[in-house]
Amino acid sequence: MTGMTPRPNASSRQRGTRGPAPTSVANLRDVAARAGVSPATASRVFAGSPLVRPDTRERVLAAAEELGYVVNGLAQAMMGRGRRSVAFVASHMIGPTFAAMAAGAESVATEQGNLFIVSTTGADVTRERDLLETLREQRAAGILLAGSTATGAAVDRRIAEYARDLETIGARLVLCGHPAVPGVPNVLTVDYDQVGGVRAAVNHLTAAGHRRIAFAGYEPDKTTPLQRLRGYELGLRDAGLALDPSLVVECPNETEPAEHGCRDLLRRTDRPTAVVGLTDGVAIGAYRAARSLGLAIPGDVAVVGFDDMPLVVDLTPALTTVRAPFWEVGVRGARLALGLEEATGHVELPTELIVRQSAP
Amino acid sequence: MTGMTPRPNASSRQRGTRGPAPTSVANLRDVAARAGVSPATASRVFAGSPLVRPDTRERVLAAAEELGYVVNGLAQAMMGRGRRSVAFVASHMIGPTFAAMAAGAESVATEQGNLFIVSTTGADVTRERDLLETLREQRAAGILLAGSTATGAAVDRRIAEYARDLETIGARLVLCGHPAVPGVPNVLTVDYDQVGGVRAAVNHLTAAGHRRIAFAGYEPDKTTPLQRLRGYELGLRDAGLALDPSLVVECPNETEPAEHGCRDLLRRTDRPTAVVGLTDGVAIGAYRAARSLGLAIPGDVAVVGFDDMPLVVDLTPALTTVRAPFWEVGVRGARLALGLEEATGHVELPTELIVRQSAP
DNA sequence: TTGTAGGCGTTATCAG
DNA sequence: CTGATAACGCCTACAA
Repeated sequence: MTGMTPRPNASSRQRGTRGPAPTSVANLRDVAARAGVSPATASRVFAGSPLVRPDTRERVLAAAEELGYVVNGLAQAMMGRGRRSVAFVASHMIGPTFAAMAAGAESVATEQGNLFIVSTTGADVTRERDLLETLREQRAAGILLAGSTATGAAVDRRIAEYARDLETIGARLVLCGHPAVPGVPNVLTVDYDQVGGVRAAVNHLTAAGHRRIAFAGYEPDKTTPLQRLRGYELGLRDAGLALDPSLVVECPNETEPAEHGCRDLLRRTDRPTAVVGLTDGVAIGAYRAARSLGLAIPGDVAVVGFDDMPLVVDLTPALTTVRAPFWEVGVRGARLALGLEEATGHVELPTELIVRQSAP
Repeated sequence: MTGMTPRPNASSRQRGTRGPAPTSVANLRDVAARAGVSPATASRVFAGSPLVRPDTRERVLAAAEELGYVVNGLAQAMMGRGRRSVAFVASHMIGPTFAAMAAGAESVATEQGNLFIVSTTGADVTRERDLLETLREQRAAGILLAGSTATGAAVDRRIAEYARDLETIGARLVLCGHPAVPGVPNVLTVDYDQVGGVRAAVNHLTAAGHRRIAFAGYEPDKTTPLQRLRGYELGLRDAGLALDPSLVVECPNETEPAEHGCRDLLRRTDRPTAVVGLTDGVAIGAYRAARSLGLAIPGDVAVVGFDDMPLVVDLTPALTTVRAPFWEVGVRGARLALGLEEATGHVELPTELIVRQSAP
């Protein structure tokens, strides 16, 4: 027995018994029927095919209008004709840094007709993994992973795994604001020159005569603190100075812990004459610490930040900091993810020291 | 002639001739074939159905593993089983305000298993319309429109049209940070108490003895400036003061234009003793203007902002401002959009005056 | 220029 | 517990 059942014709088929969620009233068949043409012809109209007689086209469009027809992008996506998604994944969605990267990526992704998906992991590896799996199920066109990660072979393996899995759906993984991951193929990275930025800041300080320069905001085994510490170290070396571990303040990248750390640092009799903060937020912790100890900036202690957040120019004194092209990082990341530009391994955009009063 | 053609069996069908983008190697039929079961059974395994014998389940999972099978979420979406999308639409993606709203919305949307789509319109009505059309094609579950809009019947009509169109796909439109749109059904609004926030600020100033209070950052025909101006007016009235139009500075919501506007204002011989800014950014324009004129804050002129952006507490003097629950606005907006809570017309969350040194 | 027929990958139904 | 079958809404090779 072949089991063939007569197929109900379009107009009499009942909706909602089995199929997809009743999200729309009319489908292409309904429109075609109303216009007195075949679904194929109606499809051609919406695809903008030139192979349709103008008056036929008119009739189809009129029918669509009357029925309130909206093409089902989900069905198109399944056929490979619909929009694909570009995803931006970060641990949190706070701070001007991430916002600027996301904005840059969004502008490219949307301009290319993609959907732009934003999601956060809360720095939870399980959520990260689930999220990437979901994006794989969605057949995402590209995925941007933004921000610092932990360092180490385990993380590299995880990233390699992501990239390998994404490859099966033809998607590319791009790490933004992250150094190159050596030995892991198919992972693209776009970073800004974190090492050079901090190095330039330290050079600026040593040129002004500073010899005891502290670095605040270090955290072991995280890519961003490690890179910036490296810049600090190179900057010192450029001036023939040795790195004094007691001048490296370890604290999370937040203002309050940084304030505590810097207070201990600045209370010492052999206190540094300058503090380089991991970020502007850390630099502001240094501001607060200095203020609470009655120390003048930059007279008693100079302070430098990183990121050039919007308001730091209005602090008293205005903050000397390193400006990074976050928006452009997002743009390049998205372009790489979408294959709009040739992948050349690692992209690194320049940073710029913005000298203001806190370290003139 | 009925035109029946023998259907090629699963394993011999050739890929890539017609179908969807070759985004995956294996599909459900491949997995089923490898496991020696029917596609239906394999589907049940991935759907987590209990109606599968454990050893059958094992075989299917093993086959999937071997083939690198990833369920096609696009096909699931078409069947109404896949993830839906929640969209967050704003004119721009900058500023802690929007970031916080988006973060709140994202947390709810993602937690509920939705995809979170972010998109910007650049304040362009055509882009906005196209975007909403695209989201309709994608059968979005809900759409959040964030931020101020122009006022007027034309805008209300446009919003009503969006809401009506979205209704056909069963999606809800929620306006965030926007006052209620009277007379337009099916549009939900979530706002924070902008009027009350500014009013409280003005009350605080009048209680401190201020009689000449300016409002900077007004723009006609935009919901946010209008609401905040209304709070200003009510605050004055509470103290029996009349609104002096010459004390309302009209300028865009940015620091530099605000600086210019405030400079003109503060140069006058009958200058105000206090300035209420539309936003913290405008308040900072007032700071710069005062500084450039050698006026002390709060001695010569008190300043109040709105938003409580991250760094304003570190300004000198620390900025008195109105704190609004942007994150919660995003959360409530997403919950409403997803129907997780009963829609009660308009939701308004409380704001809070944060008194600091700029207006003690 | 238009229609026919079949397929995309998944799921629901219903019979076994 | 499993399988055959028919959708879902759309697209396209091919025939007319």
